[in-house]
Amino acid sequence: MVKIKDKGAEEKILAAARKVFMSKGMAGARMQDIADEARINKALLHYYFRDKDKLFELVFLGEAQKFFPKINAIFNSDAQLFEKIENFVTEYIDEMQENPYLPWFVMNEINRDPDQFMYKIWGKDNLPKPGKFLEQIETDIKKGTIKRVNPVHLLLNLLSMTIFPFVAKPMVIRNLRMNDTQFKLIMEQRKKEIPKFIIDAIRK
Amino acid sequence: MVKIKDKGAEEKILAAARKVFMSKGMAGARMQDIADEARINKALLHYYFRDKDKLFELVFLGEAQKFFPKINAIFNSDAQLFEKIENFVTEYIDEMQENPYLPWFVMNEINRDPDQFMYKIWGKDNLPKPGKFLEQIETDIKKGTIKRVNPVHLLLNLLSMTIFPFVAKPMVIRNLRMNDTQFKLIMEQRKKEIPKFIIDAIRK
DNA sequence: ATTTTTGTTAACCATTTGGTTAAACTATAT
DNA sequence: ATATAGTTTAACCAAATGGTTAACAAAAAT
Repeated sequence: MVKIKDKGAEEKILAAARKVFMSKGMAGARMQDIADEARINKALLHYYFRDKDKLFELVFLGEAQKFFPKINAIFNSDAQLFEKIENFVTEYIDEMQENPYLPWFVMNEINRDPDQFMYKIWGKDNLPKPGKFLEQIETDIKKGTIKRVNPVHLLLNLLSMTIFPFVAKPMVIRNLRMNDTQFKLIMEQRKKEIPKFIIDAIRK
Repeated sequence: MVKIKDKGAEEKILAAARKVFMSKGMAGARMQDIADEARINKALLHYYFRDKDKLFELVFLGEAQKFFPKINAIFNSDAQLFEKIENFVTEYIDEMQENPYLPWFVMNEINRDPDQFMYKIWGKDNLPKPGKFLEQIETDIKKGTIKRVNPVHLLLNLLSMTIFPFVAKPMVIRNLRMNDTQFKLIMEQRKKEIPKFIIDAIRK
């Protein structure tokens, strides 16, 4: 009988690790959990990935490094302010629908060791530069397109309204008596609701 | 020589536990860390609080149970919509300035075990009832005071803009190149900025 | 003053957990 | 067929960690 090598063990492990790390965090995740989830022996983890730290870093950076630059690109694009806001919200929510634990995961790790984290996510070249977006807001104020608002607060509001519901998902679902489908729907709506809300708030 | 019983050991332990749990989460916190922080022997932890779970629960529920009902009270008060929004933002930000790790802590634990958590925070009597606030929004829409907005999104926006910056504090500080004092100042400003932003967005 | 209760500690124990090893199995090249 | 390199596992190990114990000290009760 030919053994079905259903998927490279390496990939199976990475997928399992991703799942376990995401839902329990680095400290809470057990190597055995990951092995079980991947249905392989614990020793294989160490065969493919030297130790827990290495495995974690791989999973984590893999997730974050492919996502953050995308966001960065949007903020630094040449689009108009309103369009940029819409792009950000849409892109972010789409990504989160597929990877709903990422924001919590990021918050978790950023909290564990902020410096380490930031350094690893954004290599020197990929540092987040909110500067352009903030300046753009100021420019629009001068042009008279939008009200006099503090750019920092506007940015915080945008990020908050987009990201927070995912971070707080279990709480939101519970307190607003939703199920997963309804949550997904609500977030889908927010792609239009958030930009509308912001524009209503700042347009002259 | 009289030994200075500088503070009841019990309190010292609770304060230490609070600090350690808050910054490392339940899984990451070590009993020894807590003992060190409180400058007592590890065995004393077990003398006063049977085990880690009990200690954690006490700290955690202590923090959360005294805070959440306050928020609930605001949402269910008889104040006008705009005033209620302002009250919530102010109260929440004030509380967080003193206890900045609480929101992350709550998110963390809510994620670990949503059902258990929710059950413990809000005893049967203290369940959060967003209902009244949501109805109030609908009433105001009918009265014509505010635009037609989806009450759920409005509530989410309010919560997001208020809570998120604290959850993401390390990230915000880092990316906007702030220090703690500046962060505090920004949050102080938000007490007025958020209500203003919301009102601008929804007032007819 | 003496006994009892309460508070505190160092040393210890059991379990969990990350990590290793040596042997076995599989596939491929020779 | 046999050797070889890569893959997988069971069994094991050492360190970390939550928790216990027994002895001791301080305070309170008698």
